Amino acid sequence: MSNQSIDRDLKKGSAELLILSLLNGRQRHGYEIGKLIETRSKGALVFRVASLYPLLYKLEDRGWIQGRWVEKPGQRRRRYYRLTAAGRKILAERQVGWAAFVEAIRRITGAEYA
Amino acid sequence: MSNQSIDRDLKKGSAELLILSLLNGRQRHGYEIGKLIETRSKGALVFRVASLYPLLYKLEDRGWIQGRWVEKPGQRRRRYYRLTAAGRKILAERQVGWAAFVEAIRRITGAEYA
DNA sequence: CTAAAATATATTGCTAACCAACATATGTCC
DNA sequence: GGACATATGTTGGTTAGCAATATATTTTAG
Repeated sequence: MSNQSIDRDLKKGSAELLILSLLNGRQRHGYEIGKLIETRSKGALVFRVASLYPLLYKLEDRGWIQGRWVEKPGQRRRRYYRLTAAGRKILAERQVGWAAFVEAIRRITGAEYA
Repeated sequence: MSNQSIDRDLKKGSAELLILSLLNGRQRHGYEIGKLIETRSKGALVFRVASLYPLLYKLEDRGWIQGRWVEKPGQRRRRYYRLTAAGRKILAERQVGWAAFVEAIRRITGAEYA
């Protein structure tokens, strides 16, 4: 109950923004993305594998990101993703959308607390 | 496609915060809550009846809000809701949670765009 | 040297939840 | 009298997260 489910719901719409943002300008693999989200949010946001990997597949299916396998000796195989041109366009949309959403919440709630 | 679904996902976790905030300090009925969200967000956020009313029932079931029917002559019957003590506690939690969430997103994305 | 933990990716099945569409009824404005 | 706003309600289809489970390699601690 309580905090688990709140974060869970809040995370939904922002997941794409997070992943696309982290891939902006540099390639990263899935596990790295998950860890980055966890560490940068200081543990407030955690993406489980059963959410993260399927989401990456979905974004790749849509043509927003492009993955490729990289195998180096003395290292587990990794799938590195990069933003596509279409992905960059969507990222820009998501950034605008997120800012507008936060502002809308602020207007409705009054946000004396923030 | 696009904007419809983003807002839809983003809205999920914040719906409770919005409703509890609007009931903070004053009673309101369902239709009024829906209209307030729409107008204060300048149309950016719209709660359809099939989302809004069931959500109100859920919040009432949990004991966070308390509804009562009000019938006045020359007026449609309305169900007015007020925050309960438990609801005020949850609202405070949601406010903290929302602020933490926004901050986490900012840290992860860098938010050069904001 | 070995056991545990971290790294890295993957799938299934349960559950929760939004919302389009449909439904009912009254008040107001022209 | 007709159109529109007000006001509340339900059903059924679809989407999606995630706990649990799985496999395999590399690193670290004792």
